[in-house]
Amino acid sequence: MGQTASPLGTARLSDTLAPTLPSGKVLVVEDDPAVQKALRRLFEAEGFMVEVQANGQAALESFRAAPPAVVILDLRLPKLSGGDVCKEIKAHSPATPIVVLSATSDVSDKVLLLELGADDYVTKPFSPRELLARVRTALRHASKTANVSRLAFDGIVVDLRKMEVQRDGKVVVLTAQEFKTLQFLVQNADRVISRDELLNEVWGYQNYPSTRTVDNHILKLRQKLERDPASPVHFRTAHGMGYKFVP
Amino acid sequence: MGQTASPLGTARLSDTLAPTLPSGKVLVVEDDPAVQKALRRLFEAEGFMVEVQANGQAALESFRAAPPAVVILDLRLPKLSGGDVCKEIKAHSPATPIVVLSATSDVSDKVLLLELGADDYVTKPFSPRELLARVRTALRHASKTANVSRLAFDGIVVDLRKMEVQRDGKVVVLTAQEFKTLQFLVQNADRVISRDELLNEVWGYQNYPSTRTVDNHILKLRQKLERDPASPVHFRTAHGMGYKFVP
DNA sequence: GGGAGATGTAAAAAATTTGTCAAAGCTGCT
DNA sequence: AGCAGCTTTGACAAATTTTTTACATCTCCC
Repeated sequence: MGQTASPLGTARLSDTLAPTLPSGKVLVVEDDPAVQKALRRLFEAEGFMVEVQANGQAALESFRAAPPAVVILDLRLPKLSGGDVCKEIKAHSPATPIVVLSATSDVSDKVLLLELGADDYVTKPFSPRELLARVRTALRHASKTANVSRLAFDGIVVDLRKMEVQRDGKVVVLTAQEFKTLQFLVQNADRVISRDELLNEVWGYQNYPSTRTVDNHILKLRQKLERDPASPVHFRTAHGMGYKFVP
Repeated sequence: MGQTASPLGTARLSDTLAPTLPSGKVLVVEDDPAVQKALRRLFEAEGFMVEVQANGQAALESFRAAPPAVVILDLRLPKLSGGDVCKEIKAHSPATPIVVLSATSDVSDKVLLLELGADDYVTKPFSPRELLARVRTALRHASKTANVSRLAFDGIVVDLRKMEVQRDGKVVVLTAQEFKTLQFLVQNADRVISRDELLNEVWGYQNYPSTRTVDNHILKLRQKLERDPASPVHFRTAHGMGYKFVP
């Protein structure tokens, strides 16, 4: 195919997305009934359990009674502002991810939110899929920090926190894109991943390259990490399907 | 070869299987002839079958007559608004992904898209590559929902996630097409499946080979998976009708 | 049992997919 | 502006798969 009109707007570095995650309960804090309904449908269709609260106070009570896996929080709330709810939840349970729905894309707003402890935010016109993606990312991130941030196989150690890779005790320098690719592959070990999926999850919509880009990154990973790059053991190609990482 | 040029009436959802998409039909609902043409070219170049409708009413009729794998929907439409079309389709067939095309002003309200039930949206002007990416993601997602990822029978294990097959604990290497064929057969166990149906479901609309192609793939499956390929137990021939997989 | 049509089979041919490299494009920095 | 490192592209060869072809066999039915 041909022309690549350059994506519009400023690209946002969307992090890698989750594979299939165990879906838990989602607490939606939102006062507009229409949005309530829509969000409920959206998340229920994804297999989440959904609880909706219309104001900050009720949200906090619900949170204490039955802590959810993730919170979707509208900022404009009656009774108790979204910011206060956010702070309160983070004070009690810093590990629970919170994704904020905000009305404006104001930068100072963003800073404020992150100060409040929100993990991510989605601004006004957002696609349902984008919200889902962020929730999944938040969940994955939460479970990751709770679990292993360090993976080892063969003679290779991948430290997700330090973003560092070692082979046989020696540090291997990976570029940003290489590391992201590696991370996604490692986190989806044993599963065949198509180029499209890699492009979506690692590169994201904003920059969606084509042709041999993925292959080239696999090539680099092989050269840097395989003992014999010519006959890769870990970064396997599934001809006609994609690639598969096997530890 | 009865060349049933794949009548569009196949409402089946099951043709979405692999991580790579064997294509399907795209319904484009768009009134601007220039955009129509561009979209048609874009998707056809990617191997999709494209149907274009210029207004909401025609779109709905077309949808009922021959449900597509995915809908690309402009919000501004004559006769019936894009929003109504979206709602109607989602009410009728919630599993079909819908990607909305809109001017930014149309989606200024975050409620709108959620309420409509659209899966994703792209604002005009958009990059062809981005639209494709979103459509692909939507399709992949639609196919992934509610799917058993592991099937077993006799001494054979089919792992859809790993895209790997084992017989008696030993990994059997299948090619992409072989795997897709196997998957379809296994998922329709005990039913006689005609060559035409296999061609439609496994090979897809676009590439429609002929003659002995299906037979050859069955042959390969027998050789790789049957204990005695000469007298197949699982991949049975239904003379004059097609094949049948028996667990 | 004989024959027409359908299926089994293997090897050749065609098509597609992937590996790899080098050059072009970008980005951030001094 | 110029530089250095990373990323993306495009070209081409190599690897692999898919389709076709050509016959051998088999089935069903008279």
